[in-house]
Amino acid sequence: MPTKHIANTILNWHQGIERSMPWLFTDDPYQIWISEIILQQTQVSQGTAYFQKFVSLYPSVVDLAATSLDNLLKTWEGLGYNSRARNLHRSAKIIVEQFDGIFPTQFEEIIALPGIGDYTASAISAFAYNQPYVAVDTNVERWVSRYLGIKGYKSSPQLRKDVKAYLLPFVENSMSARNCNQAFIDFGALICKSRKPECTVCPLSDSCYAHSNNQEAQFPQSKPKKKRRHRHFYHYVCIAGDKVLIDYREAQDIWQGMYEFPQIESLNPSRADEIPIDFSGHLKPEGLTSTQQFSQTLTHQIIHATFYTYTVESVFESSSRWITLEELVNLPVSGVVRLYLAQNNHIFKL
DNA sequence: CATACGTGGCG
DNA sequence: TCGCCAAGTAT
Repeated sequence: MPTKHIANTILNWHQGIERSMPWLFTDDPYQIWISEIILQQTQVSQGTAYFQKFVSLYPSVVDLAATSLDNLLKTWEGLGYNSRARNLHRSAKIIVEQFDGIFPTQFEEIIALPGIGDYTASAISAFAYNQPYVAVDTNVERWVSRYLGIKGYKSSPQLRKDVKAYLLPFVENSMSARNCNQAFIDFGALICKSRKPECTVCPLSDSCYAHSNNQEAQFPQSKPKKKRRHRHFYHYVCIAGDKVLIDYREAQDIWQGMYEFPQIESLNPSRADEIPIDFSGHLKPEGLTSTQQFSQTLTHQIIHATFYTYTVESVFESSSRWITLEELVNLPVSGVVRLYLAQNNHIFKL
């Protein structure tokens, strides 16, 4: 079946669809941008509240550029992949400095911004400016690969390229690139779903390769899975009155830009009765008030975090920083640290 | 091109 | 429970 007919069938189906996500009701490239970054590898149900919070706290790119990275990451906290937030901040500053605070309108300028790749640049170009680009996300990739039976690994550059090439002529000749792209994405999200595709109500099922061969689950191909590695973090929570010792994560590693209690990492679980770091004798066994463990499974690793909570007489000299408990509550922290804080809210009074 | 990067939800 | 998945990008 020609692409034109397939696309028209989807557009026709889309006319009877109602969606209420807040970013669908704006042409503001800034808001479109924020929504697309938030939605990268993130479900609509998880990202919506963050979008509301972002446009409320930072109504314009100028506001975003003016806030501190700490504040931005705190707003981002709980979403994950926070290089997205760091790149959002970098891009906002670039737009203010190089584009006079006006969001760029050309695809080449947009994709040059940090954190924006082919999908996001295409989405902004189509949704905000109605320019003829195809935004191939996981939804679009899925239904096209199933319909045509295209081989290729999920999310691979090659498959995304093939899907884009297939749909581009139609978008270029269509009345509304904006509407086309929204229909293509919604079709994948609502009909050609990942787990339980709605083939019984799909207007294209008769000519779908995957459905005809009962191979809906085979497209797109998934890569062989790798094992997650285990990491053991031992945190030392040193509390002196209303002060606590804190470190900043700046290494090229997980949770870059977030704060944590001083820690050492071990490849293997170590014993809880040791004090591997004692801050030159300032930590004494009798000062240990609790030992708690939390785990968090990430995409490529499993974090086992142990927290030793110590009470000390007074602050001491350290390469780490003493801050008040109130200040701590305003700093971005990882999921495991957030678990620890929530579990000890009698101390940290969140 | 393969791999790393968070978190929450579903089956 | 646990693996897979979610409006991807940088390296």
